[in-house]
Amino acid sequence: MSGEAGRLFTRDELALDPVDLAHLLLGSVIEATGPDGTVGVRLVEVEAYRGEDDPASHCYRGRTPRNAVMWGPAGHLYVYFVYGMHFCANVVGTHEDMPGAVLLRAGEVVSGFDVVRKRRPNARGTGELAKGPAILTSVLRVDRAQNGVDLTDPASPVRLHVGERVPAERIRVGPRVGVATAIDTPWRFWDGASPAVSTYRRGGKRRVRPAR
DNA sequence: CCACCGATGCGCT
DNA sequence: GCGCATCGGTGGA
Repeated sequence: MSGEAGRLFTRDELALDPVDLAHLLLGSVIEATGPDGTVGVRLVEVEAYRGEDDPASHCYRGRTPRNAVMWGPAGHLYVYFVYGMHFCANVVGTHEDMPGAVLLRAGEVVSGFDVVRKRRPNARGTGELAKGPAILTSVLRVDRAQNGVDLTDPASPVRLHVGERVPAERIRVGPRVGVATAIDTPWRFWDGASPAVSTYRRGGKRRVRPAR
């Protein structure tokens, strides 16, 4: 990396509206250290979720024990559990009056390849891609234990580094994945040059019951 | 390549 | 109890 790239973000830099934070995070590098080693992932796909005016946000119905981290300081990690076996990770942005966060959807592994291969021996292709939010947390080995950690603290098990910004003209925009409400709010952003972007799935009710 | 669908636990109504 | 900010395996084109 060159120039400023490589240093950790400061809290002030991350205290943004989630849509702005989403743009900032594209190209940055999240790094996680576990007992078996350290893995770094360059973020290429993110989604913005903005607090109380966004029906798709976990904040929408107010503060609960689960989403409490999003009411805390910016630059912390909000981790939630979904679909029985998966975790997803978010970076917390602004929080006063309007909690918001950015879901980390996909990235490219940039360090710790050997660790990744051990963690995901069944990964398709080269195993270098973290193509999906729960795959990303699995590769980084982030789960409930890391909920609330400070990404701007060098002593944290999970940290967020400045990377090379994705040029604005390379950023693509689209609807968020798997979201049933606010389908028309195009708050998914990705690096149009990356092969690691996850595949789009529409949200909404699954078929209730087969006809019979 | 794409589409479908089961597994799975918990937060919220 | 319902429904999810999901994944991976299977089966068809």
